[in-house]
Amino acid sequence: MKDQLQDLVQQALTRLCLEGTVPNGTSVSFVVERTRSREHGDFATNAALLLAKPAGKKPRDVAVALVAALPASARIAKVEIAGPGFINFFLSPEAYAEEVRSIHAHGREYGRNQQGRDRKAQIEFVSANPTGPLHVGHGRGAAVGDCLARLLEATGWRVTREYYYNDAGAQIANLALSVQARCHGIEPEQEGWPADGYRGAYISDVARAYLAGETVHADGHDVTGTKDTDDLDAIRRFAVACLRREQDLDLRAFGVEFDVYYLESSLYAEHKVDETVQALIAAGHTYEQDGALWLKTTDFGDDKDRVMRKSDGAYTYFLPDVAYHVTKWKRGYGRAINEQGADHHSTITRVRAGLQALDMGIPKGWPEYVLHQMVTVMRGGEEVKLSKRAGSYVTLRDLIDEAGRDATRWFLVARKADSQLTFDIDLARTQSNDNPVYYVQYAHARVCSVQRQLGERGVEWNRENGLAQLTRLDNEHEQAVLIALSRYPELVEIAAANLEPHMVASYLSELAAAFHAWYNAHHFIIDDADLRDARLSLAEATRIVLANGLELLGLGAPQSM
RNA sequence: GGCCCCGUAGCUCAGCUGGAUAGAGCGUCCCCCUCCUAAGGGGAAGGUCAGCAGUUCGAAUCUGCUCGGGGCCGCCA
Repeated sequence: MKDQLQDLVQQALTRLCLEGTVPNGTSVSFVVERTRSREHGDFATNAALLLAKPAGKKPRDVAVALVAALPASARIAKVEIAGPGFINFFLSPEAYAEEVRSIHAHGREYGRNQQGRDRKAQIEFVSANPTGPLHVGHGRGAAVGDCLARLLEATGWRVTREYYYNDAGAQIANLALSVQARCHGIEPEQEGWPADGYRGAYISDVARAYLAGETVHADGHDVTGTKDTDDLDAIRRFAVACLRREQDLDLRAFGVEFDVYYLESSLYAEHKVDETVQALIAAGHTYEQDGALWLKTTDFGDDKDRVMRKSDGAYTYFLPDVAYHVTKWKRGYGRAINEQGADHHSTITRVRAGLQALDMGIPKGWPEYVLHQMVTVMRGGEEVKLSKRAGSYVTLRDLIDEAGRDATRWFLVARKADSQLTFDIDLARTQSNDNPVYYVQYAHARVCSVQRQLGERGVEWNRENGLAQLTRLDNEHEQAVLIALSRYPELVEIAAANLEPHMVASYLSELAAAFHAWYNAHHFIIDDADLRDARLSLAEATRIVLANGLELLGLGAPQSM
């Protein structure tokens, strides 16, 4: 709807240029946007306000000329000039009827677009090291990342979901030592417990399984435990497999699946890190000092240079990060998005600087980042800090078990990632209108319920007739639903462009509210067959859009509740 | 010392990248099914958009400074 109006205004502007009302070649970045209030019509443009200066005329005079030059359209019922020089468009009932027919025609495809033109995009998210269960923060990353992927898919991108994990570094060595200590019956605080050992109860579970000779399947491999508590390497492999499997189970329960698991160890195995170092040296952005090799990241906006290779010969963490991103680029992802916790913020400049220093044609803003702020969990008005299993943090599994998958996903994705998030377990558990998830899903179930009633009452719904009678839907509640429905394609476009899945959640709440109000004020199954068909067709359109939106968030659209 | 995010109704938060009279839910108060699910709906009260200055036709939105909350800044990952 919006695009068509944009075209009409552009045509009018072109005509004014030819007439000489505005100087030839004038181009302004005017917008056509939704109005806030119905008094101002459906859409408004600020074109006249922006043209006033180049034309040397008053905004309202330009507006008059612009309106006069507007091509005729059956979709526009009325055009008004208002305020300082806004041009307000009132759409015809036929324009909305056309949109509803489009919803029925496209079904599950309605709202999707092809802006990505089937190009490759990669989203890396979660990427938790296999040293413990996933916690709430990872859950937020999983929900946001997965919804971002769904949004990009809906806008025509070919998306790969990738999970990167460190399977060889110091943290993993620490994990192995912790499990070994547990195998020996040593507990935290006791003599012999490793300095920075992992203290969670899950370490004991791993130790027990290892000693019992259990076989664990993870990442396509089987790993079996033994009684040998001296073989630290075997313990490490077993522990990583155990925790990887646990994370996979949690993610599956959360409805999140990955296409690629990328192991940090493979970067070393395939000499990717060495190659990157050599390439950086060759590009001339490095120097040696104090026995270490430095990268001049200050050439690319960092506040100080960074060490790449320590004086003891080992690499610092950011080098494999750069090498890893080189593989992303070489794998053909013209678009790469990293969804991470805000505590990783400082790596952005460095990774990008490293990639720029390679001088291999990678754009400056590549990769893109979506960072989410911290999550605090509340229960009974108090902050929850402990998980029995993991120790010092609340796990994703705890939340799924307590609040359910859909509510957990909703609450973790419904807030802007930039904002700190308070997860209220009590609210998420509530099965009432207080809980926005149920509110939205209930709207979907209500439409299904009406459709079931038709059969029970022996009433027939003639969909085609309904779609032909849509202009009979003229009460305020139906108008509100029509407007909300027609906004959906714009919503998908904006949410994807801004990488802000929370907008989908806000939208669904609004659409559900419009529907509930309508449902409450009017009956659908009435004697007037034409009006009944029209209402049932609008209800079905609402159901389709609700289902499509819920799908974008990875949530179920229940037939009944 | 440097950097990032946040500050909007009592509470939790939207506000579509600068538009017209700032929105929703919860909470408080009042009201609505003999009827497709009351897991719902209607109404009232509630605001110095943290503060100050600037940019312009126009600022919650952009810029600078100040104040508050959170996070990051290592030859740790």
